[in-house]
Amino acid sequence: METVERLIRSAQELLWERGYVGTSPKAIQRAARAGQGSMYHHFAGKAELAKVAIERSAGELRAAADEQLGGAGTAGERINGYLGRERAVLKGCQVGRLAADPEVVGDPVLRAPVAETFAWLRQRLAEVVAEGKRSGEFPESLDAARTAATIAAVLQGGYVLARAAGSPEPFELAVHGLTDLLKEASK
Amino acid sequence: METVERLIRSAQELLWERGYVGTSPKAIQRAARAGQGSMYHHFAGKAELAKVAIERSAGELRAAADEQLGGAGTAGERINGYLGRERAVLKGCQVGRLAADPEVVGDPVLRAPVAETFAWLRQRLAEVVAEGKRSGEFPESLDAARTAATIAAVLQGGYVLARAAGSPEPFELAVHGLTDLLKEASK
DNA sequence: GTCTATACCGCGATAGAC
DNA sequence: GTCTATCGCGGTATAGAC
Repeated sequence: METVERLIRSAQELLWERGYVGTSPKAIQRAARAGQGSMYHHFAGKAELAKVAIERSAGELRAAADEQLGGAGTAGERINGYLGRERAVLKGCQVGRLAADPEVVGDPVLRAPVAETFAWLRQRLAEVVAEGKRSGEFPESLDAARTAATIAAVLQGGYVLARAAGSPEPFELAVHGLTDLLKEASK
Repeated sequence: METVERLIRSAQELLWERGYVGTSPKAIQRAARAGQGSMYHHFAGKAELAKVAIERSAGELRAAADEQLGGAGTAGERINGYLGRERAVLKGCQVGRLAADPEVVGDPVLRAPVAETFAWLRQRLAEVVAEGKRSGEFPESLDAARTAATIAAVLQGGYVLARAAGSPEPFELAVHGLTDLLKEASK
């Protein structure tokens, strides 16, 4: 793999684990087995490399979500498939994690891909919920935008609870609690 | 206010904003208007001060939650009261934020108060849900532990979505989506 | 209790050789 | 493209005076 690629992937990994404030250029270089000069040749600095890495992670999240949400099955099945798909729960969400970082949230350039990712995800989920309403799976009384936000929040909050507990259990509980509620509301 | 107290409160504030990896002893001292030697006289180091500050924040979260959850009203009213109470949404949760920090999650001493806080909160919420089941407000089919985890996750995830968006809106949507689902499930 | 001095290391970047 | 040298600053303490 080329140096640039190794730098981006190492940055993604470190941003995921430690966030922007917790990740130093030196640590990225070490992980990528690249020298100081090499990194600064390809990128203007920490912020630019981080921007590219965040955009890459954002793209991965979208692709993964689309795989479940755009697949086959009824609206309910696709949402449950998305909720239930295999996840590295204790690592958390590689994009959501960045929302905790003051220097990401405080910098329009770094925050943009994070904001767009979740705006897209909520919109995508809302479409599926709306579809479920049209098909009669979900009751008319459910608001698509609200329900979509709730689904996204349960996942992001599930990660938080799991990392706090040091166990995936609260994540699983939260997701099952949501699927139960969706099922109950559809009766 | 005494120096020790100023140090603890400044540490709480900085941990909330920037997390453990993003907070330096020097920054705490500056915020507390305390000298270097003063801080190290009262605390063994950054980790010990952080521990005290985290425990303080954990206590505040519990007290605030108990105010709503232990108040008057039916189970549903108390849960809605807890969900709807005024929050500094864009600041996020002062305890949940720490679950993103690798050095908090990786250190048993620092993680303990975070883990205990959410274990307590989920338990407390589960009690209220169970009460609602007994009173007939909630259907027997709702699992108390799952529903409690879902409620806690919606709040924590709502903060994540709001900070990502730079707006409290997704938080409000997620919370309303949850109250809608709870209402729908109770029909 | 609080202050200043000192230490050593890593951060984030630039410069220039190869 | 990659390397090494260098820079100024801040992180996280410790030591000892007051």
